Formats: sequence, C-alpha cells, structure tokens
Amino acid sequence: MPLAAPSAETLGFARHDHNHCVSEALEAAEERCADAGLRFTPVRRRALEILLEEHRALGAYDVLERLQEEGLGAQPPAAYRALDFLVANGFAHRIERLNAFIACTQPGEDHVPAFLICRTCGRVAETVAMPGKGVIEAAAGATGFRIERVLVEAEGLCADCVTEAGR
Amino acid sequence: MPLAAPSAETLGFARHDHNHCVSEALEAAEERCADAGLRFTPVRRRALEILLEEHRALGAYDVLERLQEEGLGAQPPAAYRALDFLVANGFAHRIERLNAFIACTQPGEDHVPAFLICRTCGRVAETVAMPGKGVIEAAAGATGFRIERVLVEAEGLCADCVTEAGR
DNA sequence: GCTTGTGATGTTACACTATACCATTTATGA
DNA sequence: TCATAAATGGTATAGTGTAACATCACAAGC
Ligand SMILES: [Zn+2]
Ligand SMILES: [Zn+2]
Ligand SMILES: [Zn+2]
Ligand SMILES: [Zn+2]
Repeated sequence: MPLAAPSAETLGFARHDHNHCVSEALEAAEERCADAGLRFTPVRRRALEILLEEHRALGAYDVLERLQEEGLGAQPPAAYRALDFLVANGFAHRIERLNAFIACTQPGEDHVPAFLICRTCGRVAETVAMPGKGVIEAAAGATGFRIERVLVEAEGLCADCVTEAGR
Repeated sequence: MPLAAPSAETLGFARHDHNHCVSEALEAAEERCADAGLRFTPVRRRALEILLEEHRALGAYDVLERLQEEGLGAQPPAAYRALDFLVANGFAHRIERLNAFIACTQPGEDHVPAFLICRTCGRVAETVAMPGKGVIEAAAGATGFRIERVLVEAEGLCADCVTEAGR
C-alpha cells in the first residue's frame, strides 16, 4: 500500500477500519454466491464494491457514473440490473426515502432493516427493526393483512450534526 | 340522489359510508385551516377531495390530471404545491414506496402514521406506528441520533387478496 | 382609496429516476 | 455439440419532481 494509509472512516455513524471492511464483505459475498449458485459477475461485484466504499446511500446514477469510468456498462439498465441483483439477494438495500441504495451491514442474516438518515450530512446507518412486535403487525393481524416486508426509515440528525446545530 | 345510491365502499380495507366521510373530512379541514390561519384555496381543497374520493394512494400526476379537467392548474407544480400543502399540514401523507399520496385518516391528531400496502390490488390502509418504543429509537438513542420523523410502510396482501391467492 | 408586502398561482424548461423492449453474448447442462 | 437460460448491450421513452421567474390575489397599514 504505497500512498493511501489504511484509513479509519465513518461507517454509518461509527468508526472502523474501512479497507478491511470492504474487502471482507466482498469476499463473503463471493462465497455466498458460490454456495447459492448465484453469478457474482464483474458488474455486480464492482457495484457492491462501490456501495461498500462509501458508507452512504448512492443513487443508481451515481453508481452508473462510477461503472462507466471503468467500461462496465454505459446505460442506466446496467446499473439498475446490478443493484436489483444486490437487493434481491440481500447484499444491499434500497432506501425509498432517498431513491438510493446502500450496502447491507449484515448480509446473509435474515433481518428487517431499519435506517437512520441524517438530513444534514446525508449519512445513513443501518440498524434492525423489531421483528413482529409492533403495533403495525397487530393492526395487520386484526384486518387479515399478511405482511411480507416492512420498511422502516427514520429521518433526523446524527450525533455530529446535532452538535453542529446545537452551537 | 337520483342515480348513484349512497355507497358503502372500501376505506383502507374496511367498509363505510363514503359520501359522508368525504364531505365530513372536507368540512373539518376547512375549519382547521380557518383556525390555523391557513388558506384552504380551491386547488388545495379540490386536491384533498380527490384524495378522499379514492381511498387509495394517488400519484401526483393522477391528481394533476383530475385538476386539469377542471381548469385548476395545468402543470406539475400546481399539483405538487397543493399536495405539499396537504402533507405539510397533516391532511395527507406521502407513501414513499409508491411515490404517491393519500388522505390522512386522522387529521389534526398528532400521530406517526404507518401504512399497509397491498401489492396485488394496490389499496392502502393507514394505521399507527408505536411511538417511541421500537428498537429503532433505542439504536438511535445509543448513537446520539435525534429522530425527527419515522416512516413505516408494510407491503403484503390484504385479506381479500390473501383469499384470492389461497384458492 | 392606495401602497406595500406576502403568499399563492401560472408557466417554462429542465433534472432526476426508472423501465420496456429487442438484439447479442455468455454460461450451463443435456 | 446443441439447446436453454441467464446476463449484458443499447435505444428509446416513461414517470417523477423542481428551479426559476413572472404574475396575481389578498390583507394590513398608510
Ligand atoms: Zn441489511
Ligand atoms: Zn449528519
Ligand atoms: Zn394520518
Ligand atoms: Zn389487495
């Protein structure tokens, strides 16, 4: 590693060794795809890597832009296809509020993701929503609605931005 | 009422007297705007009425189309402005998952709305999310994130569509 | 009445997000 | 090898949302 020092950047809102976390996640994805008989093609791999590099939500066109720089697909469908694959197989999530995508922080584990979105700095943290205990589930049960997927996204200010604003 | 019989249609997923519910909600909105010093203009009133008429989520362009038929604004901004007003003042909600809007079922009351979205028939029911008791709030508190707004949207099959599919 | 400021509306033009569709290539498996 | 399915390339277009500026309506104060 000649120039760039191994960096500790902010993931979600916590610090960690970023280089390590990216490569590890990619390896894990590779392995999981092999096991599941999924094709982890160059475009899909690179798309995931792009999402992992930034720990924030990226729009499909942001991803496309980076893919284009490397000759991996030049049109919107290329990005959407890769992202759809990642979302469908649990490697990434879509943030509806932002029309954007983010790498999953616990791929492979069955979970109901929830997101904390800072409206100032745009960073996003993934956490987990309470499974099966909410009032929503109760209301659904009462009316016979069968829930297949729950989307939870919270907007507000992250700790750093609260401090900024508080001064 | 000459031709159309006073109808009992489906609100969310429950039956009710629809004519009555629309007019009542409009009157209530009128009153609340008067009290709060808000201008409940023709476009805004009609936009709310449109949302109330259908008890489902409508896209901004669906609303625009209906407004156009009556000469109330011909361009997208007209619809978006009216809808923004309704959302900002609690008369309607935006469903992020659908890029659509729906009239609030309990305007005036401070609540965290949650939605049940049927992926087959497209109907949407509003219920309430548990305020302050979820794991999300706990995770937010732990990291110093200050939540300002929470978005909860559940996708699945409504009772009718479950029955359909079950056969 | 007139002025003035604010908020609402009209209008154009454009930016951003997403998909339908068809042709071509690549991998998989009989 | 050949048939099949999956993935990609590419065009075009649909759908969603806003910036920016001009104009209009209204209410408060002179
Ligand atoms: Zn996840
Ligand atoms: Zn922040
Ligand atoms: Zn509501
Ligand atoms: Zn249904």
